[in-house]
Amino acid sequence: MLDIKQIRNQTEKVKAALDKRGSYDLQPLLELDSQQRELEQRRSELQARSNEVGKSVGQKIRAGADPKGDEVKSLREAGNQVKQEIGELEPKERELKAQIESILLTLPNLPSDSTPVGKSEDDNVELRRWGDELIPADGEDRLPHYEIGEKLGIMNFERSVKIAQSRFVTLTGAGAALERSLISFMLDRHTGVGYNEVLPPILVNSASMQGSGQLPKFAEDGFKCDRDDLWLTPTAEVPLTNLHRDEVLTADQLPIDYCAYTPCFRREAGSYGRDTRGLIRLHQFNKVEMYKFVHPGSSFDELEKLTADAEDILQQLKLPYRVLELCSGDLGFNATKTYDLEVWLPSAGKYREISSCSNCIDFQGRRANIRFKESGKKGTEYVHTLNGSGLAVGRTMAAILENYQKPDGTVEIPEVLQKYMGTQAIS
RNA sequence: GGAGAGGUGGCAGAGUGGUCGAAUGCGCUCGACUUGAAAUCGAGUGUACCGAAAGGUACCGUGGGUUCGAAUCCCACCCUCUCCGCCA
Repeated sequence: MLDIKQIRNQTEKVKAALDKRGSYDLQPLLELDSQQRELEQRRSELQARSNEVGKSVGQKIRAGADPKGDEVKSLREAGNQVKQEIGELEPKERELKAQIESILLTLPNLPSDSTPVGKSEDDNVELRRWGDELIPADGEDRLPHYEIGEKLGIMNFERSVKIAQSRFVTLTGAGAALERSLISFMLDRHTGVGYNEVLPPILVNSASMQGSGQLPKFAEDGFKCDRDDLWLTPTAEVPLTNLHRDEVLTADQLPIDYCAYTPCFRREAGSYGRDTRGLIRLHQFNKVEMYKFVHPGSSFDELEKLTADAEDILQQLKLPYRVLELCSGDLGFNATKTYDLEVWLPSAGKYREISSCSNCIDFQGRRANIRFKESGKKGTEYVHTLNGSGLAVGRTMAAILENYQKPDGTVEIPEVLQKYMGTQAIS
């Protein structure tokens, strides 16, 4: 959520930043805001008067006045009149506040100053590449991951349709073991450098979904449990953000680094024809997420560290990848600055997103009301939050199956995973 | 699912209609004492909004209601705990 005060006081700046993403008209919001403040002023003056009256009734009675006498009676009437006026203003003010809130909840974060300006993913900026892209020699048979996976008998899509729907997968044998190995490897790596491992609820309530930015705008993309106010988490970012919702942390607690493995559930509304085969786009997938609550002064440095932590997984797995900085038009709703990591998929001959690392600055902190207090300083400040996949597990498996595929149809296990798997290859 | 108890400040906990934003204790901050520390003593210590400021308003789980006045009374909801049932 953006800061209404900032919108009020630096309207042009905010508008210019928002326009890098799309087109936004802030005038209606500002209009509501000034009406609301005017009403608030009048209402609080009336309330002050009402408190006055209430107090003096008490004083009179204690001083011996007749509670049923004229003096008290006229005060009561005065009190009633003020109360009636307040009663007229209150609903209006509440309505205005609700309108302001609902507009604020749909405004995306402002792109950072350093974010490249652009309209779509075509305008994202490639920053660096790591590793050698594997390009199959002529006549060499390189299968896409879903074909090699089915051939090896470790992954089944047809039967998953029977169990659930399309866009689900069932892993068996070495496939299941590889998924589990990847999760353990990633968690071990991150906890090894100080991330605190979390295994959160994966059903989350609406307040949590709003706190981390999924609601109200992206309700269609979530799976909802109809009889309860609970949603299946689309990402561990939701429970992790809300771990500290409505809390005031102390400055010396920061930074707080968490990592979490969770399944993630997404309807993928609006991407019906895309990536219909394989592990790339499923309704349910596994992800290891990294999440940081940090001091505002260090959040951009922390983003670099977070991205490096995600890259390290790819490097240890020896998977070629590239790093993109998202342009303003492709930035996610919560983010002010985002690096995407894309892994090389030989079957497609291109890079596919495997991690997204974002600095959300105070956007989620304000939404979820997560603040910190600096000792000795008055008041509180919103924390800055960052999140990054480290990594999307299914896509990592896809990349391994394709990049580690041998001409004879077997798949080698990356060295760092061998101790987790207990084998050197899947055949 | 059934029965009961309860939700108050960073924490513990008092407060059943009127100077209660809220006693007290712990914690925390500053100071005194001390070679230093502990202990002790003294002072201070919620958040948000409006306002240039003075100041004002709101907040005792949430939302309504009664009243001149509500942490306190009434209603609804949410949550937590205990016991019983069921269960990995």
